Amino acid sequence: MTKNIFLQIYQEYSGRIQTGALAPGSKMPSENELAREYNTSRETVRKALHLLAQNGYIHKIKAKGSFVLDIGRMDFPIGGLVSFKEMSERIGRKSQTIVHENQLIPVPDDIAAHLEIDKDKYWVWKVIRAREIEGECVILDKDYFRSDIVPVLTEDISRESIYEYLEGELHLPISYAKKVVSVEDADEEDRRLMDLLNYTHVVVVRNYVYLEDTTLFQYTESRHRLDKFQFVDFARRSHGEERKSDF
Amino acid sequence: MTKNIFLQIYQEYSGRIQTGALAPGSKMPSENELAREYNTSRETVRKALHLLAQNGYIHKIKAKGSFVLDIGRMDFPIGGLVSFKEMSERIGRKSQTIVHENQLIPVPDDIAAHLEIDKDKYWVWKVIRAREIEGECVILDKDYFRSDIVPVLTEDISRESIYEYLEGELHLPISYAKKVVSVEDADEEDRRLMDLLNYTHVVVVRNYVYLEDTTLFQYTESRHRLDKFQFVDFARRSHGEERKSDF
DNA sequence: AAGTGGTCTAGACCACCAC
DNA sequence: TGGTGGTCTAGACCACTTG
Repeated sequence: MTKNIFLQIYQEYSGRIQTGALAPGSKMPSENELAREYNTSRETVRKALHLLAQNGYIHKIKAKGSFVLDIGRMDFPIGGLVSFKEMSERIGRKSQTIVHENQLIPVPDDIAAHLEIDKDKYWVWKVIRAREIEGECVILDKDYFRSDIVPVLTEDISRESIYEYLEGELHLPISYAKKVVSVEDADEEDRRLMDLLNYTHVVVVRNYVYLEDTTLFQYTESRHRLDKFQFVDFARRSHGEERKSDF
Repeated sequence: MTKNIFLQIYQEYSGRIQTGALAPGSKMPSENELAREYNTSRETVRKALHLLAQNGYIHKIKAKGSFVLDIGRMDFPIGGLVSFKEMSERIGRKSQTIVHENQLIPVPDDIAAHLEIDKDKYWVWKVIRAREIEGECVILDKDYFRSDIVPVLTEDISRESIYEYLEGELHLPISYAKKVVSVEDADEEDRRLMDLLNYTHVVVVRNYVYLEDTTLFQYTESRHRLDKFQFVDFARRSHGEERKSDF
């Protein structure tokens, strides 16, 4: 956080591309031009361009230049999951959150396994929230937080944004997360708390969140109604990597 | 492709981590040590470590060092979709491919839209393949390739690996891809060509593949039986990015 | 030949952590 | 205080495209 010129360049250009101020297909200034413009070195510019490329904003062509992509301006953010809630809010629909449960409990067996902790040594905050969009409950979130790391969690916080609380208030250094997505049978709780219509299955997103010291402190199970789930993935063919998969 | 020291470092360490030769939790050599060891500069080492971090192999902690993560050794590759086919092959099960269709056709309306081309100006190769795993057809792939870019496509190629053909034989510079995943009603074709059991829906992965000059040349619709679909996503909290989403 | 992005170097200073 | 990773610099050479 000393200066972060590259971040500034990244944010300026990602912003212009997202708003459409920089049209898809248009050519970026060359690295040398940007270096002059920002009064910095070329490597610093390249760091910013690399970030833009990774996040699907631009595409770099050797000996030709960098070009703005049209991907991503639509269904952002790319490179991660886009829940229906985010999608909806992005296009201006409002969502509502209903907190069904918000309490400190001993660690259930299955959660102890997910959080990789000894169930006798910890307690966890359990939060169950239903997400209502356009009058329908289509997402059910079950969060579990290690209480030694998150000592207090009120219903008000859960109704607003736990995330902002963790980072803004508790200053937890959230670092990375792993998500596993699958489709599973809907259970009784799903049917009770969501408007499942006739759907017999739900999309389950299991989210494991880690701090900067690699502590796993949160496990979340997000259950989505089938028709209201979508996500976008942007994949670059990494340099010398194999990853032949689905290309 | 001149020297690519950073790639060599990346591949050596990603290999060791994948095989378990480097245990999760263990500490990487410091950047200065690696620079000495590989007789290169620190920035080059950092490039390699950055790649390792991005792909979920290691985690860097300022002023402390880089540490091997246990994520990813299991269900690789992270940072993209992992189809059931890949998963199965990774754990030693064999899959079989049945080519149902392999022909050059005028561009159907919906495909023209997906490929963003004028339907009167092109023809496309249409390939329909069923993927059988452990005796069950659980994946149906429908591929469409612009015939001006892929002039020839035989059934043999489709049965083996179209991907290897495109890169190995045609030397197509495949660059990046966008995937959109959703759950949809199974159609008559799904029921006819897959072993759908009683499932009424399928997971649909729409894949748009681009060349280095940003040409969109392939569209693939991959339809998975609900119970045989899973993927893993590894998300880093990028530097100055927002991305508050599901963290 | 000029311009582009890709790679690499050999330094530098900083903030942070552990000792 | 010494080691770590984070950032930045001012060069360099390369392969490639374009005029």
